[in-house]
Amino acid sequence: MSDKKPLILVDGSSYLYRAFHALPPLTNSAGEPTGAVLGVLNMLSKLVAEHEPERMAVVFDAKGKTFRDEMFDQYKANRPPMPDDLRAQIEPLLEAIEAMGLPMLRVAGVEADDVIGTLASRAAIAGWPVLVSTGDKDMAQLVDGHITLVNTMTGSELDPAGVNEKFGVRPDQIVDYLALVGDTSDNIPGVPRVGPKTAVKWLGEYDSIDGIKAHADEITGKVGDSLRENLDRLDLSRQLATIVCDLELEQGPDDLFRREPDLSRLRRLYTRLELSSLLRQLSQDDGGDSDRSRSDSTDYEIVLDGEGLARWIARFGSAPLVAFDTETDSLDYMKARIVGVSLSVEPGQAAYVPLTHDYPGAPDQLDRDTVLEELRPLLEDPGVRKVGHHLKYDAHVLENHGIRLAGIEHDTMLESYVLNSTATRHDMDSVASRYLGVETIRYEDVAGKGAKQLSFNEVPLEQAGPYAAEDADITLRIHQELWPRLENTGQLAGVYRDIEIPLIPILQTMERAGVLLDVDMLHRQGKELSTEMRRLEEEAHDAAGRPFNLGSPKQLQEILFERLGLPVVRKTPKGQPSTAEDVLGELADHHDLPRLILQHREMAKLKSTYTDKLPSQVDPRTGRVHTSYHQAVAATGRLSSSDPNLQNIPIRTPEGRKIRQAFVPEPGYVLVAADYSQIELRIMAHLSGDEGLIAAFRQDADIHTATAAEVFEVDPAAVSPEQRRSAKAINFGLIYGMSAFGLARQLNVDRSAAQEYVDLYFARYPGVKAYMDSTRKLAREDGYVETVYGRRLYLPDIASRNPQRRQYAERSAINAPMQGTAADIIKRAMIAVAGWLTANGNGSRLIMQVHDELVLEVPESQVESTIGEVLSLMSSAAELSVPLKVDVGKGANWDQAH
DNA sequence: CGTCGGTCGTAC
DNA sequence: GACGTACGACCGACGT
Repeated sequence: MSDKKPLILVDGSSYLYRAFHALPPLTNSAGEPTGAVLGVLNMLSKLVAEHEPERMAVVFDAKGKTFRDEMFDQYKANRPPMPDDLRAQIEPLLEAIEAMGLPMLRVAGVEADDVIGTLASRAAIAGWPVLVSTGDKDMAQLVDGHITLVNTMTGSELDPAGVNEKFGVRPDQIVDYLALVGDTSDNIPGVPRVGPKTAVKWLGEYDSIDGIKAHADEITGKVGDSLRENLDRLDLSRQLATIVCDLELEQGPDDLFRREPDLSRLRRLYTRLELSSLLRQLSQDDGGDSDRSRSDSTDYEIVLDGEGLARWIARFGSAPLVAFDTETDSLDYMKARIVGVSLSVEPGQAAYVPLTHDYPGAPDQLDRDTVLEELRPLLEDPGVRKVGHHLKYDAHVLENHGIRLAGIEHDTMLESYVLNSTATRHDMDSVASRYLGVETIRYEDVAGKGAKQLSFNEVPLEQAGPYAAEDADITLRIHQELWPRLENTGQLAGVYRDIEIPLIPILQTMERAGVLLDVDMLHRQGKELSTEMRRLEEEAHDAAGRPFNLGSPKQLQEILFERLGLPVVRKTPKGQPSTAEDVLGELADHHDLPRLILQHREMAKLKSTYTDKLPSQVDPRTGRVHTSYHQAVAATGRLSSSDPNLQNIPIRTPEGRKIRQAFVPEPGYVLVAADYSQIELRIMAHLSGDEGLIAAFRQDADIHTATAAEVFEVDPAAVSPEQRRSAKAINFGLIYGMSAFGLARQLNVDRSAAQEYVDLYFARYPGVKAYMDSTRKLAREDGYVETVYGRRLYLPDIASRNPQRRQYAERSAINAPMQGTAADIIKRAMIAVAGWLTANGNGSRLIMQVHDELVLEVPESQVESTIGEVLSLMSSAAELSVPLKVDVGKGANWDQAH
């Protein structure tokens, strides 16, 4: 170890590309793209803050051809041209780096990799530690005792042991590894049929390409033939993959001193680009002089008397937009009681009105019910516009106190979600950090965590006040940051304003309505399942020859594959023999045990997840279960449901379907279930414009039969059940971006047969083929795909050099427009149906949504008219080039309604 | 005792 | 590896 600070070398080009594809495209109000600039600058300031290096360089590729292009005319031939929105960001980025005082290098005729390689090895020879910051794994070849790789975006670090762990070879074998495997994005040819596994195996045995060449004759099989055929190419591949470490450079590691930043230049640049979070950081670093904006200082007030409350109520009533937040004593929206409320009408200023804080030494507070009565006229006034973070929850909480929240103008959780649904977290802390660069006070910092966690009313006001007031303040600031971005990004503002915001009160009403459960029926089913499971367990132990835990895949593996010696059909991703359903289905031919396990599993699942769990989730006051619909979780725009999840109640098997019989209407009512028929395939017909598919839907054909008739070239009337089943698997596979392999597995046919089906399908439906190709292409060019209504799904991995991640992104690219458009359509239908119910109240209410299905509880006398109206509203929720078909059923339980 | 990854299974 | 989106149960390893 050296006591010197490391030299930091940053692969600017790799980060620029990554930031461009990984982050939502952001522009200033003049329309200049700025997202990638922001991403790279954030990364650089993090790096500088962490290491405070004395020496550092940010290296970029120069324009024009490099020696590798001379060497191989196909080099990087697969790379699409640089998108204009990326090209436009290079100059501002270089200027910012310059102004930050960071040395920057672009050397003509060579790539950034080679400049970094040269500087790194020269520094390492001199005994300095070097940190190479890059997103590009090819650079793992540079790693040694002095040189470490760090990915500042993900935080991962690689030393020699780390390289070995990640790739399975030593750093000095990485070049040979890359030469063997090849790289499609750089167009390094590699050896066909050789992937990472084979490369690692050979390098383990023969150490290097030279060693492999010497033993090339010993390698058997097709992969051996492929190696021998491509021996010539290996040297070229190796040369292309090798990072040059002996360039003649004007500057050496000694020259790369970091300078003082030019703050006024940075401030001008950030102001023009409207990078407010960086501007804020600048003001903080600068000690808060001249340019410091009001919003950076905070002025939080704890309101304990009538005078203070009156002042804030006056501001509440007159402000154009009020940020509002409640603090409560429970996360369960049906139980939560208000502990305090916070308000903000101007960034940096906020109030917390504590109401029921109760701990030793707590000050006197205003009376909760009195304060709520004073707030009621404002909260219930649709003309008083509110913004909140996850206002559905606050609406529930207020309703627990008899107040019906109106005037929901904005919700910053949904702004964040619509802006970039790929981001996994949309909680306020994450959003504030991502878009404002502000670290908020975390809940666990004031209330503790684990067993010691306090209820919020036990948190002293010294901590609770700033925390709660900050919530309102930050909400307002997030809104001011995100709303302009929504307006400037395609049709996102429309998706947000016309779909997501109107949905808030509808979901709240559905959740609060809940669903009535026949708990006695579930208990009876649970008992029957117990009896049957005990019998199956005994039989299984007999069949196995000894007792074991049927629920443990690990113990099961041991019994099936070691003790009984059954064949391993498939392995799990972690290399263990799989005991999944389809595998056990095959093994059932060899032995009794797999069948017993399968039956036991189905029953265990039904019992633990449904018959036992659901009754415990019934609210004793209403006899109903109240799910939570999550509006900012699924990347495609779908809702999700939890506690309990009502979107995965069984329907496939007769046993499972019994669970649905316990979902019942209250006396005098009927359940009505209306679902879209084949909505995703209809959307595929619309998006692709394929004439054959459109015609089939316009004729209201059975789509799987019609597909089978086309693919197998028979009359629709002559399609066999087997052919229809195959066609159905193809249709579903298309929606999911399938491969021939996946279809083969699904249909239990060999891969070439599956490929034949796919080829035939695309020959019959050429529009679909063209659509799939153009979707992949667009996704790669833009970094995102869109639904019919302009909802976006960003695909940061679409240009990944990691094939697994890239292919995964490609499948999402195919699936998301269809799944997402279906989500948009049913959300629009919900808004239409809820609007009609409000305007023409006949006692019916929406109680469930299951992706393509709406369930209503309808008074017996109103059933026929309500069915007619729901049918009509759902069918007209979108205008596609094919009709939207809706099936409706009714009954005394959810099963019957189908 | 809580957390978390792995595996499996339910829905659309 | 290999077909998209979710939620959640159970097991078992690991850390407090």
